Amino acid sequence: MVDAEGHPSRDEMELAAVLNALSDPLRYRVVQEFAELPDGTERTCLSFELGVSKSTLSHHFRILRESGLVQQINRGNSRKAHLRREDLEARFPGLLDLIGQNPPPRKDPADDADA
Amino acid sequence: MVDAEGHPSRDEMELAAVLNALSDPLRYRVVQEFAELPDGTERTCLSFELGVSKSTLSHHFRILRESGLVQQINRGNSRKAHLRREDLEARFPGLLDLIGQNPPPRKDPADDADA
DNA sequence: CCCAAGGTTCGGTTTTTGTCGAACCTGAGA
DNA sequence: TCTCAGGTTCGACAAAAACCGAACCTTGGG
Repeated sequence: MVDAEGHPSRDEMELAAVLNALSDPLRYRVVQEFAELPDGTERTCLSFELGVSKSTLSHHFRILRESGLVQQINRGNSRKAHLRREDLEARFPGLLDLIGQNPPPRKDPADDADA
Repeated sequence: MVDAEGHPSRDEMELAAVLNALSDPLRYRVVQEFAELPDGTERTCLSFELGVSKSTLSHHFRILRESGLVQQINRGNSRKAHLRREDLEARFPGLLDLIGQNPPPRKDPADDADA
């Protein structure tokens, strides 16, 4: 089963849950940013400049965590998240490459131009 | 650009849009079923037994269409949909394999058992 | 010519999901 | 010990998405 913090084991990961997690633009950005960073990189939730409140951030990281995309580890004072690269690659081969190679589409500049 | 029916060209496909399309259980089922069928298989929307009304079905197929996952072709009386395998494989290599190999998680029987 | 089948569009309702602020917990460090 | 930074939880609210029925369009076939 999942551990106390709600992390699924590798075998329990569901593609549907992962895709659902990735369907939110903010969460996609987090995973995409992670995918471009060196393996094992740890970051705090706050280090992502997502422009939402702490509680919302916590909510999004819960979904990332429970889908299996990231793991969060208590480091005493803080809490560090990292991409579960090895598990994801084993369970859903190729998925992370896809995400790493597809940065989120940013707002079309034309939207500002003639809005 | 997209053609009159709203199909993006291969280059215009956005992974974010595709993942978003796949994040709905019904739409996931459609794509997953297609993925298991022989290449080029054509089906009508209605042929998927999704248990929703026609208008809802139309809504879901629009999202599948506009994300680039399926193409719908007018066949006079009817309208046939098929998976855009070649385009998807070129644009997002490995994605269809992932879906084909991960059937949707069905309702946990325990839900009915002690509900 | 009319009908039926397959789809779409258009409101409007319901459900889900993202969002916030406030209160709270934890541990590092002054 | 007090404080503060990082996170979580809770309840409420707002935005988005799913869903439906009804009216409508198109075309093949009787």
